[in-house]
Amino acid sequence: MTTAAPSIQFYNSLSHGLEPFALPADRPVTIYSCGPTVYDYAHIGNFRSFLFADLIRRFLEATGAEVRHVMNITDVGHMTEDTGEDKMAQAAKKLAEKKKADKKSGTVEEGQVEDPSDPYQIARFYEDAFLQDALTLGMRLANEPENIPRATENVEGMLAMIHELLASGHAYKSEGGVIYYSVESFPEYGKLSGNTLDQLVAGQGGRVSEDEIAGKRHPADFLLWKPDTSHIMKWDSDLGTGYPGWHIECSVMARRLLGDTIDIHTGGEDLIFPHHECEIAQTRGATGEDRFASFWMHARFLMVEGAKMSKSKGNFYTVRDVLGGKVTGRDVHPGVLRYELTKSHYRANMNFTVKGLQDSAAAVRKLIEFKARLKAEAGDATAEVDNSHPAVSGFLAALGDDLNMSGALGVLFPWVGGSHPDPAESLAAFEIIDSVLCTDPSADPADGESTGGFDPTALCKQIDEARAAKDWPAADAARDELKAAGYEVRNDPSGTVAVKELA
RNA sequence: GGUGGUGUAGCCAAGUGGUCUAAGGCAAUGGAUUGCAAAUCCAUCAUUCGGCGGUUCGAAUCCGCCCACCACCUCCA
Repeated sequence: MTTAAPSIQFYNSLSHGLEPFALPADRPVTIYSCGPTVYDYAHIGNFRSFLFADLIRRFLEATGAEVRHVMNITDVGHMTEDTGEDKMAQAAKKLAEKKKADKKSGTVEEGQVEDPSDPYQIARFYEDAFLQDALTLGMRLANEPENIPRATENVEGMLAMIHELLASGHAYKSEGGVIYYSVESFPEYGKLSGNTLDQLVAGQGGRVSEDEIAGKRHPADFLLWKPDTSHIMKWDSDLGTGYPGWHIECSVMARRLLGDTIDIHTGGEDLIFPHHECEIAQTRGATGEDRFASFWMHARFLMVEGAKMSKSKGNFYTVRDVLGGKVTGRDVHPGVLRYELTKSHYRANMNFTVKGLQDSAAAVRKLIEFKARLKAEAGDATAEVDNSHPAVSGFLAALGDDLNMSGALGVLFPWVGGSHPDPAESLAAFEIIDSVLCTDPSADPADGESTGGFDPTALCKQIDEARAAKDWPAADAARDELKAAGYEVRNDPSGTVAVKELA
């Protein structure tokens, strides 16, 4: 399938440098991505990180590799800091209030939670919402439920691993039966984050309470199991009825579905410490292997209009917000949001702006129309193209250099703008490139956009008639109406055509 | 205080010792086209790479210092 696999190198957070990535010869590439917590809708920052993982996968698949990609759903509610209230419990309260309000106004939403006091229903509600968003934005994983494990369905496995860690001396039982991982039992603790144990002195960040370190042998020791019957989600076990620590789920699910060692582990930069540091300690403590993931890859955070995204600043956007026009004032094509979130380098902070979104819309439209044009010109002709095609090999070679998307787009656009004497061949080449970019994730040949009673073709006809009669004011009025509704008005040789703006 | 990362035109950004008086995209400007626009096509658009020193025949690229921004050290993609 591939004749010219590009050489690949990725930045490895573990070694703090670029390293060559070799495709395994006789098995799929294994990727584990830390997935969403499901007590709220996922926001665009979450999706920058998830789409970054999807990009790695699509790129590797374009080079001919087979990929097994797993992403967990964290449906266990963890404690919030101040109130000690569980996040799932908070979500329950919120949904209950919303339900009450909706009932009052009679606007009961579809797919709503029947019993907001049931944490499992809440988790499933937001999980479904997440998967819908993931599907809309073209995440390949979204179609593979077998690769999307839930934490709550893996508690048995967590208990099993905790027992392994207790047996091997990496874990110990403290006051009240609380099980901690002993970081001092794992000499390489701190290698990923650069935080060595003596630097992690208690309270260095001023944010760890005295209570929290009581009962620990070392302040950096972390929770594996807590017997606690007051928690909203709890499980019976020989370690006492309670709940697991939040790091253990990923160690267990990655091992169960991908094996003792994996090729790539991804997540947001905030997960480097402590989450991934702890995952390494747990997994290696249990497996005895010399590594957990060969490559650790982390996406930098997204900013919105130059500021950290936060609800209080009013610049906090979910995927639904953006696609529904909360940012731009009109519907945004999913390919545009995907492009915007993946066009800049994953290892640099990206600044999400209205202007950036509009730029992306122009770029995406250019690519979608390019494809449509080639399709029309090629007609029934088809061509076989492999990765040695100059545009494809240039594009993939750039991505092979630590996912250099800007470099890849720097290859793509001049080629798109050039001449295409063999449209069938160019189309085949573009389809390979677009299998990575995914400019039209929800490509629907039916093109069934709802126009909400608005009829663009009728207005186009009006324009044509007015122009034929040289009634310029009437033509301009119809054109203005189309533009106000979010359409771009073009003069095609065959007549006036209205094209919906993508953002 | 500790740790990790980033700083190139109006915006997004490639480039890690000479081919860089620095790719590509968007925006902008001029022209062709148009009833006027839009779309399209052509052209223009950083002697300069956060600042200051240093190494070198030669630096955006290497070294030192400084400045700014982001993240983590609590849950967070």
